[in-house]
This record gives sequence, structure tokens and C-alpha cells, in this order.
Amino acid sequence: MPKSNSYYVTTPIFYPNGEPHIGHAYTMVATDMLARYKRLDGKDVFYLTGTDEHGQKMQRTAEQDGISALELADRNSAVFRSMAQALSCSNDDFVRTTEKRHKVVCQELWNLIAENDDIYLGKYDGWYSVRQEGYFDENETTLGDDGIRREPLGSPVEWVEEESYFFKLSEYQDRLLEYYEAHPEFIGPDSRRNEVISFVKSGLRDVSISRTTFDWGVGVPGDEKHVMYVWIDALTNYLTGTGWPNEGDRAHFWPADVHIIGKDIIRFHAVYWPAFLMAAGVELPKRVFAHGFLFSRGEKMSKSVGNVIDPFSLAQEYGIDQLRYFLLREVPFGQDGNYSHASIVNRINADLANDLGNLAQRSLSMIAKNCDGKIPQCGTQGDDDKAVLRQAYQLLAKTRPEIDNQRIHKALDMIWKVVADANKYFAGNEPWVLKKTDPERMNSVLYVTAELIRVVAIMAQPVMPESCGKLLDLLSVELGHRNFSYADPEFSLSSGIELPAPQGVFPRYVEKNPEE
RNA sequence: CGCGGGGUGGAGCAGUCCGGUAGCUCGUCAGGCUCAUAACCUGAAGGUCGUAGGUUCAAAUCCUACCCCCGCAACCA
Repeated sequence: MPKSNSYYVTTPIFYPNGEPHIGHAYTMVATDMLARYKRLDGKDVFYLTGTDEHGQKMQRTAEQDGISALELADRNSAVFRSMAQALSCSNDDFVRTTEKRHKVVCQELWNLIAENDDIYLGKYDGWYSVRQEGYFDENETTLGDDGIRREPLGSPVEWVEEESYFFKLSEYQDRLLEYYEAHPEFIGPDSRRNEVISFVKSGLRDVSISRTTFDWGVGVPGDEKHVMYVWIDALTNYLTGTGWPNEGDRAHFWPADVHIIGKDIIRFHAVYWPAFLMAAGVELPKRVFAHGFLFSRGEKMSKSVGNVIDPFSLAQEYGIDQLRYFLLREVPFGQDGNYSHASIVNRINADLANDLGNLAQRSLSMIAKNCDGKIPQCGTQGDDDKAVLRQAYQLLAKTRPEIDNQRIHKALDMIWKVVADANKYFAGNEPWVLKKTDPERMNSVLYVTAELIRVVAIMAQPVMPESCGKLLDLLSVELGHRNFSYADPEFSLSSGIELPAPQGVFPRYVEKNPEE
């Protein structure tokens, strides 16, 4: 099973109980960037996303809306699917947990774990709040003067016992710790890794993996009363995408190279998931990387605060590529960050319009006006020509390790460092002066600048596929000459090639209401 | 004493392991240029590096105590 040249990356499957928000968009765009980078770098890539459609919340919401759970799932799953499109995400497949191909995989995995004797029938009990739809630890609840026990938010709780299947997670504590030890790259970033290790060291309890209180889920093999409760159902999608356990044309993608997730679900991916797979005798994914949260002006977004922002309208307002760039550049991937209208506009105008867009515009305009609209001849290159070009040609080698460690922001930083150098180069050489004093040297400067833009545009495609495509169009770079292997001096621009009339690729964002 | 991360110019961060001119991005101010999307380039102002001690010729960096903020602490998509 040759695996060496493949790259399998996933997003979590999203719970389509409500509308997608910027957090979903963030995960998808980041994952897409990784997938595109690897494709351009010559890998055989499989990028999977999807929706997790079972569970009590879906069932309840559907009842409230007077439709079936499947109808709700169909409707909302479609929204997530269209969000992927609206954000230029290049996912190769989209798993829905309500699909037959998925249920089969869940049951197969369940059976393997059961055969390993890691599933038993027990009793799930605790203080349950009907209003909160959740169980609470006894020490979280308080017994009021009126003799009624309440959870922290004040709703009454009652003692509920429910038959449930359990997974023997407690027996995997040592094996997990050994695995983390032997594979320090398994969990990223490091802070999350420490958190997980500390959690596992504190002792693991068996985990409930079925429910009898609702039926909207994958049936437990051999026990009609039970449906699988969330984790075996949801996490298993990563196998479903590869056609597991069959030997199809995607089988070689497993184990996944990286699961990109939000930090809220690190435990399930870094503890439960590997334990399930160990129990089933399936290879473990190579890495789980948790990104941070995006806050709106420092506040966690919530419906009550009214700062929930719809990714569709963000993309429409600022532009798809602009939004993608902002999300990936502004916040170090793995850390929490903030977003605001002002910060988005600043990134768009400073980095895209002023630095990259304007550089292309000013240099290509000069070529159009002074070089007959053709790539000019490049004379003998001096040290500063060579130095600035070298920076660009080194981008591929320098960004690879960053991307392999999901330091997406670092990779972008490096690319924009070259853009900044290119601006300095252009201004320092003053080709508009050379036009009168030394036209041949002007040609060389314009050539070098155009070549810098070519390399930068190639390297920035994973973040801004459409805009970088336009830049490459402006340089008459053939469609087949745009992957990373062409970000090399061997494929530098050919003099004499005719260029289309230059057009602005990154317009400035202009406020609609100046008084604001 | 539960575990962990962090407090650095207006904002966001790097530097702390391996002590020795405190760096970057944005913002502000001044100048340059006019090829360009009022963009670009250059320069400047601005920090007692959370507080108080200690070690040292020398501490953001090492040690001690304290203050403050934030994650995690099992059913959370």
C-alpha cells in the first residue's frame, strides 16, 4: 500500500443543527489551504469534510420545525456543503453520517471493538436536567433549602439511570500515554498535547457510547434498543471517506496525515479516537492539530450577544480570497485570535491592495507602456537582483516545514516578506528614472519584478486560488505551469511573451459609510 | 497548595531554554518619490519588559515571593 506520496487531511464533520458560523469557515479554509498546498507540491491529496447529522438535538429541532430529522439534516447539510463552495474549498468528498456507506463503517468498527472485548453493557446514570438536556456531576449540583437539587444554572435535576453500552477507555490509559511519548508529533500544538497528556494521566473512565432515549442514530449491531452515541458515529467518518474497510482506490489514504479540528474537540480526537482505533486494530492517524477560536472584538460569538457572523455574507462583503487570506494570516494557527471589520479591512488594504496588488499594478503598467506589453529582456543580474530572486525561489523549501507543522501563518509571513522585499527592490531601483537614463537596466528591473510576482503568485495560490490565478494570467503563465515545481528559476518568465492589459487584482476596500 | 499557558512602547506579538545595544507587524508623525490601487520607499517619536526582592560586573532573560489574566479539570460536535 504505497502511502509515501499521498496526503489525507480532514476537517471535523460539522453538526448541522444550526447555521454555519465563522468558526466552521475558519476550519474549512485552513484545511483547504493545506490540501491545496500539498496538491501544488505534487502530492496525491484527499481532503474530506462533512456533516454529523444524528443525535437528540437534531431530532428535537426537527420536531420543533415540524419536519423529519432527515429533512432537517438534508436542508442544513446542504448549507454546509454550499459554504465549502462559497469559500472556494476544494474538498474531494463530503461525508454525511446519515449515508448508508457511513453506517456500515460505524457498525463494522463497533463490531471490531466488541470482538476485542472492549464494549460492555452497563448503566449510565447521573443528575439530569431536562431543561439543559444534560447530566451533571453530583458536586456540580446543589441541594436547595426547598429540598430540590439544581444544576449551576438553576434548573432542577433528577436522578436518571439509563442502560448504555460502554467502551473500556480506562484500559487504554497506558497505551495512549506510551503512544504520545513515542509520537510527540501526534498532537499539536504542544500546549494541547500537554493538556491531553495531563488529562489522560489523571485517569480515564469508561465512556458511554450508546443511547436508548432517542433513536435518530446508527443502530447498535445486535441490539435494536440502542443507537450509537456521538463519538463512534462521528469520528468514524474519517474512515468512511477512504472506503474502509474495503480495498478501494482510496484505501491508501488511511492513516490520515492530519485531522484539523477546533480546540474544543481535542479530547475526542486525541484520546477517544486513537483508543477506538487501537481497540479495533486500525492504524492511528499521524497527527491531530487543534486550532484556536476566533473572537469578535474579544467576545466569544453567541446568538445572545448578537455577534454571530455568517460566513456567506463575510465572503460577499470582503471577497472570498480576501477573507481566506485574513483568516489564515491574521491569527497564528493554533492560537485564539480576534477579528473585526477594522482588522479585516486593514489586512485587505495593507497586505493585498497596497503591497501585492499595487506592486503588480505598478510594474505591469510600466511593462505595458514601456516594453510593448511584452515580458522585457533581462540583462546581466547584479547582486541585489539575485538576492531578491533567491528569497523568492527559496519560498518552497522554507514553507514546506511550516506547512507540515500547520504553521500556516508562518508560511504566509515568509511569502509576504518577499513581497515587501520586492517593493523595496522596485522603489530602490526606480525604474521610472531608468526609463530615461538606462532603458536596458529598466527592462531588467521590470523583468525581475515580474518574475518575483510570478513566484509569489504561485506560492500564494493555496490561500487565494482565484486571485493568484488572475495574477498568473496577467503574466501569461500557462495553466499547466502553475504548480510549485515551477516556482524555480528554471521556469522563469520568457522574454518577449505578450501580456494582457494589466488589471487590478486586489482592489482596496472602501468604506461605504465614511462617517462610521 | 489540582495541572498548564501568559503579563514586553497605542494595538497584536517575537525575544526568556544558552544572561550583555529590547525586535517585528499595524497605528502615529516627518521626509522622499511620482511608475502605481491617496499606493510605495526612508526616517523619527513612543517601552523603568506585571510587582517586590535576590544572584551577577551585567537580568525581559536565572532564583524567591506576590498580584492579575486565560485554558484544562469526562460526555462539550
